[in-house]
Amino acid sequence: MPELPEVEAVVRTLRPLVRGRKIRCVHVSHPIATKPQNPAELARFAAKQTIRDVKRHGKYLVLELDRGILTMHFRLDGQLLWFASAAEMERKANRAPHNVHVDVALEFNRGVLGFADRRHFGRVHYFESREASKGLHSLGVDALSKEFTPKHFTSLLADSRRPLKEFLLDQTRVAGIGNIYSCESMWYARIDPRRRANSLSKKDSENLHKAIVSVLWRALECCLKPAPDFRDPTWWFQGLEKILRVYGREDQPCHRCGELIRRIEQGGRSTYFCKRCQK
DNA sequence: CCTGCTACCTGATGGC
DNA sequence: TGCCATCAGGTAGCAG
Repeated sequence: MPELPEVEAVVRTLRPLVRGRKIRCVHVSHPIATKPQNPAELARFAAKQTIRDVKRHGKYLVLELDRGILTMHFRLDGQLLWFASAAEMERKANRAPHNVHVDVALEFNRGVLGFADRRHFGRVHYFESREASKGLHSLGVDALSKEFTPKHFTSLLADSRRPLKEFLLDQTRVAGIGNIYSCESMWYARIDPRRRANSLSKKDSENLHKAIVSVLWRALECCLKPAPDFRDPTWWFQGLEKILRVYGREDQPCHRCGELIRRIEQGGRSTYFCKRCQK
């Protein structure tokens, strides 16, 4: 569950399910998911603690406990699943027909929350405090927070000589934007992804700021209807393709000018853009 | 400090 | 059908 809107939708859906509930115990069935932390220590840390709240920063989901936090990062394919019991999880997880890979599970008095990731890229970690998490601590301003202002964004852009696309993916500057929504935002703002971040005019950066915020809100709305259904092992976000204007549309006509959309590689990732209307 | 590259994994898809 | 290559919404770690 890739970018900020998807994680936000998961946070909102998860909060009422687990807030105020006590973690009975933790199962780590695939220790790679807690790497480089020790799975037994993570389990010991979280067991018997109550989840006070569920938060998000960038693409991280944060479970605030009585003491300390658990962080979840879904990377490319991670997802949450809900099982009625540990027995039900045993039956459904890590086997046919759905073959979901539950790497870490939090067991409650009623119900089990599974962190599943077939590629095992996703991570679950524990920390005594937010400051102790290097990943959280090094994040830049969250793209849907009120601190993400046009002025702030403009000054961040001015500090970087990197190609705009790579700048937008740098979570230490602005947190939450990923490959899809960076492409979409640059398309809406009509800015060429290859330009250096510090080459944008004030007007460019204001347009881009506006595009980012509106693209992320629109995606969030889409992610919330229908809301994720963690009980369905095949759940995933529906209808996101419909709101995309440029991502994944190589060789198809630009929705604005008809020019064929191009795909190029930047920083090892695909960028989709319109050569005619993005300057 | 900054930047660019690779590794980390599994699965879906398309060409031959 | 099978095999191979390529692609995937992300980041950590390392070399220069």
